[in-house]
Amino acid sequence: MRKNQIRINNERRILAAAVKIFAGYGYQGATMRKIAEEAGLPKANLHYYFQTKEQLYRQVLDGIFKHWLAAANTFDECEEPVEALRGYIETKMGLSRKRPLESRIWAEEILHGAPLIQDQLEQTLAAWLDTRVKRITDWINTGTIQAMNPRILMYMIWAVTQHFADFESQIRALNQQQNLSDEQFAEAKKQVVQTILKGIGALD
Amino acid sequence: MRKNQIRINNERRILAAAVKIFAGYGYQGATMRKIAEEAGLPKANLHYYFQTKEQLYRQVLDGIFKHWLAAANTFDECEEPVEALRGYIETKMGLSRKRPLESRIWAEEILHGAPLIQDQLEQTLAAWLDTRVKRITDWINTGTIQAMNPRILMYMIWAVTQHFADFESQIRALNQQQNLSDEQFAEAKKQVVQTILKGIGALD
DNA sequence: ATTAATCTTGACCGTTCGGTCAGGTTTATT
DNA sequence: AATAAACCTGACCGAACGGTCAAGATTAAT
Repeated sequence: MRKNQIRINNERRILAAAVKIFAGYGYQGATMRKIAEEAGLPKANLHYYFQTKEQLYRQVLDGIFKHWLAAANTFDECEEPVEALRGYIETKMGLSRKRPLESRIWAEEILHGAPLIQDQLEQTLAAWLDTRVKRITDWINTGTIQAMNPRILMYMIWAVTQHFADFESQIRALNQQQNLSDEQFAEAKKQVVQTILKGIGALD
Repeated sequence: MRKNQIRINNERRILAAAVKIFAGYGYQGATMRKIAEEAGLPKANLHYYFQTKEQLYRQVLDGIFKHWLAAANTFDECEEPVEALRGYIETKMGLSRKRPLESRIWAEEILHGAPLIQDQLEQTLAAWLDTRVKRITDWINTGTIQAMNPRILMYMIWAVTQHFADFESQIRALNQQQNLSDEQFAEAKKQVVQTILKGIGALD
């Protein structure tokens, strides 16, 4: 089967390098030279596989969005609000721990007005959010959890979970110049889940 | 008295323009030409008042940090944990509403590893956080609020409040392409306060 | 073995970047 | 009124950027 193996390998290498460089320097700060160096390939070779810097960046964003949506489906696996929300928060915390670079690229794109992903936000993400809002609304209407604005709850969950990836360097500076250890991160995850679930009246 | 009035006026104009451009495009994406255009001055004039782009950017960051610390003192005005935390959260939410550009510049700097403000984070911010952590720890030890890690609580507060500035374009895309109205923002502020305070067992 | 398709790359190009500077203008001081 | 200090700015510079290209090397297909 191994057709186009060279192309597949090189595209993967370039995309991996691009994630590192875009996350570290931002879209404008990243240069094709740096990405090429990180990938261990000549710059002209990058342009053979990806015509422009913007196209390479778009593919990186697409990959992040797919990851994001796939992980987000944790939300639907449980009927119970407590377990659905707990699972979702823990999954998002896990993503921040394991793929912080992708979270930062996403954050930077949003920060600057989401010029390239506005359509995805308004279409795909808005639809995804709508169905989850409906589920939460059902829980509220059946008295399973207390009344609240479900959108604001989701914003809070995104904010807190992604903060541990996006603001990693600030947290490190406030933690004796050490990244959070596995134990510290596990404690953070637990406290985040506890605070949010208790905060919406789903615990105790 | 009005000595150096020209200098004072022009520096203010340039700094205001720089905040807009740095927030909209990031450090690398911002150009001295764009800032000059926004300020309505020739580019060479910017270099008369600020020798380099980096110096201009540093002054912008300094201003943001001072704002940030000044507002943060809300935390100390109340003895009671509920009112101290409520006041702090509401102040931070107000900052996100009134000065979202500054929040975004700060976020972008952290996102890329805080290359220019690492010292301030490790010195000033770390010290600020330490004293607040001690206050919270006292509340915990006297049984006023439940046991928790105070640092993680502060991270959560920062994450949620700043999210409404930093991810404004995402929230807008999920809100029928409209920025949050004053009523919606007030609702968000209320729910954020409620969720966090209840989440740490300080309410009900 | 030959041909076609794909891949590789050093050298190069036009553009834009941050920054400089000389010389003119305006404002403050005496 | 004269001098000094501060301010202003069009024109310019070297460096670095994204991107191109022609010519050669490698791999796949026949």
